[in-house]
Amino acid sequence: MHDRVAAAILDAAASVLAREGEPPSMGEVAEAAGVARATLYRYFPTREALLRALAVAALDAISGRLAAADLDTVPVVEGLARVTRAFVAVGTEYAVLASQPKQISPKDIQDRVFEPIRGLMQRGLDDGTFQDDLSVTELTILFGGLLHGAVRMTSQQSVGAEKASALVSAVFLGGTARARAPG
Amino acid sequence: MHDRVAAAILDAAASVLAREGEPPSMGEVAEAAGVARATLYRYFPTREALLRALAVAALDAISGRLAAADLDTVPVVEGLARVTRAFVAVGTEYAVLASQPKQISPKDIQDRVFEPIRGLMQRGLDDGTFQDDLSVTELTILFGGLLHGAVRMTSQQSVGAEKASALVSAVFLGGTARARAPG
DNA sequence: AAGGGTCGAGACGTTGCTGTCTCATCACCA
DNA sequence: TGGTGATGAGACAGCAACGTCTCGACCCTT
Repeated sequence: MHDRVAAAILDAAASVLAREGEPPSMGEVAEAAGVARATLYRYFPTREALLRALAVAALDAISGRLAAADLDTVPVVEGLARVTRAFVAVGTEYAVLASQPKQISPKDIQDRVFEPIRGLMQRGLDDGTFQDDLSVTELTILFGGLLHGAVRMTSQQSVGAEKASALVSAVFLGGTARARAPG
Repeated sequence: MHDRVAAAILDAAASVLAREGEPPSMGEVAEAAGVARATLYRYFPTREALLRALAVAALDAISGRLAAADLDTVPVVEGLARVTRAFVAVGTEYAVLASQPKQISPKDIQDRVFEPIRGLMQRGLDDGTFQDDLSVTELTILFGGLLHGAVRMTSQQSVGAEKASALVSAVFLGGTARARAPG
């Protein structure tokens, strides 16, 4: 019960935030959730608490998918594809995290999102998947930009998740791989 | 005189916005600009007017550089490099535009920023620079993601503008070009 | 020295949102 | 039927920011 309503409120808040681009007011969230403002405060005693819960949920969603992807057990190329699909799948929630990074510890984001990806990049450099004149940080930032594009493509354009994922993986590998992958 | 102070105020507002991530209050802007709040209102009668002027300045900066790049007169590959350098050069102002797109007509952004880039992509598709299984929109979004990464690399990481520009161009071309460019 | 113009400092009313509170209503259960 | 608990609606004070206004200080010109 309680959890259901709380989840609905968070969903509504996320959609409003994704639509407006700016952190919504409690009144907006309440209206979007089809709930009285007083009820909203019964679940989240503070606006900051709500935004924090929102960010935590988004981080959990992404890091959960990344953890489930078992990035360490698959080849680097497959790992990149899984990461891309993970980000495309979370979609809106990723937007929440990207636009409200302040509500959560940067270290948590670092540890649970960036670090797994950086590990993948490091492994790719070690095993020669990537050109050796690129650094882990550069690879990660470039890949992050492509991921952002993939999310935008799927959430606001009419491009399917599968195609967007494949596109990003292909472009990133095509641009950074040491040798051309067999067609 | 007037213009100088107005420009200083806009610069201060831009830096505060870039640092905080959220639209700054008039008090913050005034303090950052080293100016009394009343003076701020003498130059920009409204907070919205200030934010709009900020967005317009950012759009002018970017579109001016794009126009000066003469994208239509150079090969597609050179055009991409110029676009990348333009975005990296404007840096902070790009961040302003990216985080405050609401203050300006979407059509203006479309016409003055996206359209030139889309033109470049279209030309690249026509002349066989890019793989023909990609659309202009997909190319533009992917390139946009990489541009975003380049700006972040230069403004927040310790990567030089030249290197970031070269990196983005190389990766984008490496991932989307029909035939491998000569090393 | 006198005047005009700009500025800094700060008081002021207004507005919109936050967070708290009360009360009536409704559903569920004994 | 009566009790319990959650909800909706709305009033309320507090607060932060907006935008307006006044006043004194400063600079520049004549």
